[in-house]
Amino acid sequence: MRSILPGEAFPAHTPAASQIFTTVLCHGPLTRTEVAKRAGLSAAAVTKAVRPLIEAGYLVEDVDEEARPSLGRPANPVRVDGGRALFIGLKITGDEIIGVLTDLCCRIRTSRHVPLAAPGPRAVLESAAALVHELLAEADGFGVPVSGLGIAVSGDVDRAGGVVRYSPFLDWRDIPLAELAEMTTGLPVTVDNDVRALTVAEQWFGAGVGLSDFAVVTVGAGIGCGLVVHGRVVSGAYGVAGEIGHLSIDPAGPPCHCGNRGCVEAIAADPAIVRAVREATGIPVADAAEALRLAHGGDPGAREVYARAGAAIGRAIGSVANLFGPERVIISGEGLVAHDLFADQILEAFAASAFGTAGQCDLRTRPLPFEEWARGAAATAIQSFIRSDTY
Amino acid sequence: MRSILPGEAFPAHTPAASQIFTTVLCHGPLTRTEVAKRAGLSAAAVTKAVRPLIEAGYLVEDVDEEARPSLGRPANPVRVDGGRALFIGLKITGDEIIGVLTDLCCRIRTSRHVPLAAPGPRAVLESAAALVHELLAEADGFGVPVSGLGIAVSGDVDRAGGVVRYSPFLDWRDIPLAELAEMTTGLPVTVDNDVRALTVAEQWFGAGVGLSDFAVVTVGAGIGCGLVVHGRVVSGAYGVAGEIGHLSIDPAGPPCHCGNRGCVEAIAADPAIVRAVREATGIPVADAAEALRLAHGGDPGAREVYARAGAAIGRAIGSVANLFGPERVIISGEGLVAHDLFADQILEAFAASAFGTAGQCDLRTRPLPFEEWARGAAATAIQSFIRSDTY
DNA sequence: GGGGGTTCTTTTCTGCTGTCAATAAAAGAA
DNA sequence: TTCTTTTATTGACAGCAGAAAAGAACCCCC
Repeated sequence: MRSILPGEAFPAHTPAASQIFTTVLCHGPLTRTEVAKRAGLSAAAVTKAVRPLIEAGYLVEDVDEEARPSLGRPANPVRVDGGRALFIGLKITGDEIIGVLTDLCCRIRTSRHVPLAAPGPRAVLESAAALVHELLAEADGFGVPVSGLGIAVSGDVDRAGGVVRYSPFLDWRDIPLAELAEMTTGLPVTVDNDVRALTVAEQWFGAGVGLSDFAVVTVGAGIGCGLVVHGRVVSGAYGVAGEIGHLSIDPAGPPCHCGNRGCVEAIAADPAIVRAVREATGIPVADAAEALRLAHGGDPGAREVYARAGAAIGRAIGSVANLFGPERVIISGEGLVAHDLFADQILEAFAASAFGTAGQCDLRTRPLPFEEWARGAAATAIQSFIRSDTY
Repeated sequence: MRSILPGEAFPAHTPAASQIFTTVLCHGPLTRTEVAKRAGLSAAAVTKAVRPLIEAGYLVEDVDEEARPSLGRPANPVRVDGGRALFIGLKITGDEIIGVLTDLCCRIRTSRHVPLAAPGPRAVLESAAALVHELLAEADGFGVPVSGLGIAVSGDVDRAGGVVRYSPFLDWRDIPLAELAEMTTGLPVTVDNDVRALTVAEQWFGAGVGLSDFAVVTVGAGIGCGLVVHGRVVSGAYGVAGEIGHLSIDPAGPPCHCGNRGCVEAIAADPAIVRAVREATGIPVADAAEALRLAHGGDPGAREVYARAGAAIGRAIGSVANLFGPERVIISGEGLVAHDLFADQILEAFAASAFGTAGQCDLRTRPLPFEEWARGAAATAIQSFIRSDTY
């Protein structure tokens, strides 16, 4: 663990208080009794934990005149005051940095992105710092301090240590990113893997709210997966987890850059689709957008490629469901622009490969905009802020 | 949750006390200071929690004259007195019931099995009751009461409710097995899925001790898998989890009884191997043992079948490693009698399909005897006994 | 308009758990 | 014998959460 920069401390000094705040944060306005029930505590405990949070302005009482039952003392629900604190989330890709300014409820207030010339840590850090300063300037307008910075990077990231152990896209190894970013920005920094960050955002603010077991599958330039088991994001003993893209589902499939054959990523990721469309149609399509246009234009070869991709994704999700039986799988990523071309195949292949009741798993597509990844990074910063490491 | 039969209560009335006992149980004799360190508590807390456990006879002080450091007050390690309590574990298969009598440390004291004529719940319950009574008679010889009965059944089992929701092998649906068995035996009963029970045994007493993320893969009549993530056994939102046997790894593979193609179970389970050996050699082998003899005799066709099975298992384990990043995978099951015929292929296929650091996962084969499954059932009973549901 | 009923919230008190810091215990070393 | 070193125990203490009861705010009905 790294030492934490001072900043303003969050007034939740016990696990119970953190849990209560999180409950309110995720489940909107709740009466104290309702919070107590959900958190498994007594109403008295909630009252006591809520008071300092209201005094500090993180929670507010939210009297809803309309939806009030006619009987008994009117409920006095509390909700999180999103405007009480701001956070910045950055998603670093191979060629740009996407940044968002969010409030405490992780609603995006502003979003920006800058292209990235060189992938070296020094250049990236400079661009990131510039982007952060722009967003900090925006934040000034709200008159509220920025309480944390989250950075999402693909690859093997040690969140507790704030170190990027290995990122293939950026070609980074053992970069103490959190420390470096704290030096240049002066903010408390949380670094995490990008898919895991997105999963955190879904768990707290998206389609994973209230679920203890679910998966997020991202489709696009790569195929990724974040897992939540027993209510916690899975990180893997060696830093690798959720590598659904390298599930090998066909020994006769196309070769993958990982050295294996028939990986999902070698069938359904954007580069694989572009290559397959070229082969199928003979048209030298340049990128995923062009391949998509071709398929949307009705080209049967291109459409077949997307259908195969959908089947591969569906089978991969089936594997995930068979192994850990999630309650829901959230399918997202920029690749969903081709949603209409492979959604049916995903469902079909999933239904075929899911075993027994694993097939009851709820498949849900969520066309998340690209800032969503940066929002995930902000969500990790919010997490770190709420459970300050005093316990 | 079901109500619990009275019996003798275990004197650990707080989660911390349970945790302390479990630490001692799994990690052999430990000094109080060592326990405190491992459990993340103060030494004082350990002293206080240990006393009633010693008074009740579950823990004993274990002075080891030899391995004592020359300096300072001699340590006074405590260990679990295995002989303080006995447990019975039953594993119900399609054609027999295997029963073991174990002590509190889950060491097998006696083991028995009875054939099963009919798979109906009534007949099974009768045979099980007879077996339990035999084992109870054995237990009388030790002068210690039997404190719990664990029953392991394949299929979809709701442990908390004590209900077998669906077991394909036995063709059971919604059988309140725990309640029924409690009525006929008078013991507190814990019912769980068989692979999960085996996983519990490994987690507490086997190769999974001290690991928070590992998997158990069983090879034999079927291919199963138990997962431990974040230190807890994964059960799946809909009761299905660890269905590694129905990972589909080859769309051109042989058809599986689940309706899919190329499932691991359709390639590497005993029936699949027998069928494949028949096809490859033209020899009408009757069962797995005969197929194995043929392969051990050097028949190239049969050997090739085992090699393919090993590759399928290895790839499946690779999928598990890519998704969860376990620290270790324990390979077990009766199918390991063919260990020499496919161990290399398992390792090879695993190494090829594991992505990045997931390949660092420690693959370990453990040729567990068939009573091991029943021992797993006993382990679940021990679990239930230790954390009596008073909190 | 005053009581009774209902539901949510707060207060006070109490029990309990685990930590802290000091102390006792059991050796070998000087 | 006295000191040092390490382990175990004790008793005081703080803090958290639960129970129970009171309070608060509303409705409805007589």
